[in-house]
Amino acid sequence: MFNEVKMIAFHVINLDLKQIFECGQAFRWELTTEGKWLGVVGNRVALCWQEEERLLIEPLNHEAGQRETAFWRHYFDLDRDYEALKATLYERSPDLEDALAFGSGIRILNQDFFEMTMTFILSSNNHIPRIKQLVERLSESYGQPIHRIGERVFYSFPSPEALAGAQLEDLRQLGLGYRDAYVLETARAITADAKGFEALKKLSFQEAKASLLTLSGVGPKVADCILLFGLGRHEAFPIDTWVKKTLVRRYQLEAASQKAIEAFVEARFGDLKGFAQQFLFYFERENERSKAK
DNA sequence: GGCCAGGAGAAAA
DNA sequence: TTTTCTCATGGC
Repeated sequence: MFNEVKMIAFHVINLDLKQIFECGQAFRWELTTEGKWLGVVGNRVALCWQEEERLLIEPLNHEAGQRETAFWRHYFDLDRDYEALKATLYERSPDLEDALAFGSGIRILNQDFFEMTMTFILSSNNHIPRIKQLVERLSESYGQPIHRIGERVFYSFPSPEALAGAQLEDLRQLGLGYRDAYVLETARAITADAKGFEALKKLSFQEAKASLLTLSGVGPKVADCILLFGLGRHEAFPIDTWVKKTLVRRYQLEAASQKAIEAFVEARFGDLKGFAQQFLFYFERENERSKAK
């Protein structure tokens, strides 16, 4: 009898796993030697890859079924029409043509609020490869073992309670730098007001952002990342060094204040500015990297 | 070895 | 209210 491997398959266009996982929104996916992506999402471990216009997902520690299908459909944002979205962005800002073409398979994943909060606290003043490293260390130390391949054990991202119960001196051993205190304080704040943060999704954008800004280690940029990647708020526009660079170059905003830049972005991209930001970030960073080589 | 990173917080202006 | 300084760590 065949060893039956159950997989989940979607027909997709406007989706490129490499772009999705390398555009700075997800930190727990890696490319295997077989050209498939292996990653941890919540308490799931899965392999995924593309064959022509099909997205294939092989859950490694869950049964493939309706529930799994629904989960991954939501995770990859498959119900959104990215063709129309890109067309609208192009109408609003034709200069985006290069970035839209370069990152044509980008999608904004629907990820976990707490994981995004912690991950982007760690992201501040750090390189992406190092952020990945720190997320793995946090998971190995405070997450749950959820799967094993040979000698390798996969860990879920820590729960708020698990991190809130950590000791600062133990956390410090992980080499998070000065952000370790932010991680601990914020994990404790979220644990202490779990219902309040659960209700964040129901607040207006500005109210939710204001609430996030009360957290230790969360400033305007990190708050926008949490809103965009962890709360599905696509009107968020995180401005980091790369995005700032490309905005200045494209729109001659050298002398513009932060407020003026925000107003410009709002007027130009409107409710789709979160997506615009992601295309811009990926384009700018990848092209700078290729120049450096 | 200096520079920089998906910046934030605190002090200073 | 807006600018400047400092912060821990490691890849390049």
